[in-house]
Amino acid sequence: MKDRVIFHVDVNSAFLSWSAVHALQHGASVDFREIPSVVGGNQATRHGIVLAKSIPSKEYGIKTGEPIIQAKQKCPGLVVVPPDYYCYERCSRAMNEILREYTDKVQIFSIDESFLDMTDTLHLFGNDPVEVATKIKDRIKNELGFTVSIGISDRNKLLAKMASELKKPDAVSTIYHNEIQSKMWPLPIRDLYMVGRATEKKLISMGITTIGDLANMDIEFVKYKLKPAWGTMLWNFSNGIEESPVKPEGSIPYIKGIGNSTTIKFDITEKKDAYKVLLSLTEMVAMRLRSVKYCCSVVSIWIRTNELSGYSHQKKLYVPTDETMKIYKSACRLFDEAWQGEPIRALGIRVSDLCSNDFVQLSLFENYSEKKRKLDRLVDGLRIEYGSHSIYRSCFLHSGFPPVTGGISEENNFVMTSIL
DNA sequence: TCTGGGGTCCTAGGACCC
DNA sequence: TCTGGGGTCCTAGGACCC
Repeated sequence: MKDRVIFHVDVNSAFLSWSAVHALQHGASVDFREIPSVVGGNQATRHGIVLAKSIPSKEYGIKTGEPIIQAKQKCPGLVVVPPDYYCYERCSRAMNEILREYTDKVQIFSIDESFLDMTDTLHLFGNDPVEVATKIKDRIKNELGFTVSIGISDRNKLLAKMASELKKPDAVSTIYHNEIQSKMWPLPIRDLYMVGRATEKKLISMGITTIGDLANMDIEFVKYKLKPAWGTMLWNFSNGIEESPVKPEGSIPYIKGIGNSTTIKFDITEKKDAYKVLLSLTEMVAMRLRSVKYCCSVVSIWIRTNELSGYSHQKKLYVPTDETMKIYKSACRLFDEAWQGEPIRALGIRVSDLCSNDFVQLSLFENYSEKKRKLDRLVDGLRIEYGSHSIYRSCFLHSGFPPVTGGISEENNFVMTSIL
């Protein structure tokens, strides 16, 4: 197999580091990274979970994803910083600009992770991959103020990603193909990419506790136990086998679907309130859909009850659309069909089965479509220019609901896939 | 451990067609 | 007319990741 040079760059405690840097730049006297602190949502609006934590807060046993209240019980002096997604996007963009100076093959994998294919360009910056990665790491630290861990492999993205986990913060590690057995096999099975809680449980019941155990298992047995597709993938991963190329960002983002969801401040029991939240979410979803120049053919809604169980309902449209009101109407119908009447804690909308909006299929009875689409675009323009609250639908006035709802602002760079 | 938000992929069952 | 088989589409739900 031909040797390659793949880097995986991972920002250490990304949200927390970025918030800390931002605060320092604006005159803060403490560095959140050096005290027990977390980035977390607002408890009053029931968004209160830990999104990222500092290293000192780890010593209190605080975990990502746990409720803020619980974290405060573990550490009463805990500092809770609200998330600032605009700031995170700026930091992410700045980092990727630096990375692109080293190769044009940069794959933005998530807001805080990127892959670099350095195979053809490494020699321009040095001979030793570790030395070049160290330069990149130090440059990001000096110029942007936050630290990263870089993983290197001579084979593929999977090994580079596993390598970046080996040591942090502010570190460079390798897993070359001849280091798989010594560095990767002793790790607990849960550390393998794509092994979550459910799969871990299954594997342990099969007597597999380390990555090496899985690697040395009969693949047919693993396929039988975990289903063919999943079993093959994990067995390959445990043996360091993975072949996807580093995919640089094209002009049109590769997206399968777009969704937004929100936990509401109070439990919703009335349909008209649910409709308002659905409209507010649709505004965001449809705007994002138009911004990437797609139409959707499937609309789905998702309901989480106050008992925390969830269910979803979806339907294919006869004609693809990017119109806010069409998506909204469809979402309301789906809601009516699905809702069992329980108090609702959270609602979500998702559009999928995307196609280009280059030409819209004109359906016979819809003369006003073009007008409505122009109006949608006009509103998009105003919101991008003056903020999402600059233009309201009248039904939101004094309603207690925001006119637009959705987590991360602007178009984001989430491109998660199990095949890397 | 009682819970945010944004994604992707896979699978199974039912409907429907030939 | 009470019974085969295969293929595709649609939908719900599970599992996983950051």
